[in-house]
Amino acid sequence: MGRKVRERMETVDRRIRKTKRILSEALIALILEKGYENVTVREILDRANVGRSTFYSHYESKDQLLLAGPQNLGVRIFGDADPGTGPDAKGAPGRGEAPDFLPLFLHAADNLPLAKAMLGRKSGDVFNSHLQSHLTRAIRDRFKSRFGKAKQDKFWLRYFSGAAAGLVMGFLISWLEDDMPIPPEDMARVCGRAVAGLFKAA
Amino acid sequence: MGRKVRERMETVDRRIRKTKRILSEALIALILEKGYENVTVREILDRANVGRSTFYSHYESKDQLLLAGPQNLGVRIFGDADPGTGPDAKGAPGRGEAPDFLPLFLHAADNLPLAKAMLGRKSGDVFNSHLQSHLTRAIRDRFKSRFGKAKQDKFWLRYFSGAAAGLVMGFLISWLEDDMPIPPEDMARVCGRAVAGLFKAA
DNA sequence: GTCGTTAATGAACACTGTGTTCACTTGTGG
DNA sequence: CCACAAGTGAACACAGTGTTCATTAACGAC
Repeated sequence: MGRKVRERMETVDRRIRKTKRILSEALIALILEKGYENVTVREILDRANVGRSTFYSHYESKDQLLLAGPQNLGVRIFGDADPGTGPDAKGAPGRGEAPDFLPLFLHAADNLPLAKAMLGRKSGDVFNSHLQSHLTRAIRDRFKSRFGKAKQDKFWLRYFSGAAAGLVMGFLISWLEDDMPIPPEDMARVCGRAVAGLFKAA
Repeated sequence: MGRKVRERMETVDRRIRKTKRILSEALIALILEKGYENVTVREILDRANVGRSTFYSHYESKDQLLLAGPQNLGVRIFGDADPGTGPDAKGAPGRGEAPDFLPLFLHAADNLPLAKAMLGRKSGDVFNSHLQSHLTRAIRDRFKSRFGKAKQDKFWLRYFSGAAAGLVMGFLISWLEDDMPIPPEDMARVCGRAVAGLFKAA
């Protein structure tokens, strides 16, 4: 039972890390060139100079490569840029207030090509829907204390959360597509105020 | 030049109308069953009992069938349910105000299965992006008189329009997915106020 | 450095879906 | 009634997917 668990959390074979990195880079580049839907596995392999069987030994599909990239893709935006995942527990900070969107916009700003590949007009809707439902959940948790328990209240809470998430996505995506001419701080502030205003009107 | 243009707007071969109608119905049913992305042309043909060559003599692809259905699909929501397509011309009614979203919600309510197939979680993003950019344009035209001509102003106008469109989509889709427990009139009113409030805070 | 292990290679394969063609049959409108 | 337009279904070429396997190369532990 006291067996060595091999603290190999970081000691992954160099070859694997290299392969995964190259595959991610190839995918990002190809998405920006021709749009996610039009990118084939074949093209990724050619661009990355990686064998077909190698690809399938690491990922099950194109979607997985996009979503499960070790640090390159989804994780960076989902990870610490996560706006208020915590539930609206009693006394939790920020309860009933809009989440802080600054980490999200900062992360996007730090990874423009990546962010555009995942969220922009050339991207597929794979990551889009992930982020959207993630935002919806986060926002709903923040504001649920403002709504009652009647059926109607539950509906409205859900609709306002969905609308707020769509609002944030709209801000984020159009800003990305313009290559971020406005500082992320301004975007986050405006975005937070807009969400707060939306719920105030509820 | 004064040639007869054959007022055959309605006199289309019965066979054609029947074929197109059956194909649309089959597609809608299949989308609701297994999601747009997972529906193949083959399945549509089997369900509709239509020959492969017949399909391709009418449509170029699955997407076209979804978007260009004569009256069955896109047109119904894009047509008269169109919220304020008109530009924000001087003196035009509704200038600087939020569009009236009632027709949109009413149309959706009148065609729940269709609307869910085109916009719901099972739908692809084909029609979604169409509607989103359509809404963005319509809203931008309504509010552009409130913004100045500096570069910054143009950016903000675009971002707020994108955010407002996302907001409307969020309301609409979550309401659709709940099978519309709230009357469309209420949704439209709340939606309009939310958009107006968003731009007021700008 | 040696050596057992692990990853990468690339070609072959079966499979599914797409879009086209064509000779043929059936339904329609005039 | 009949000329013509529409539908049929099978065959085809093609492109993409995901798997398998024998072979080669790189790794890292000692």
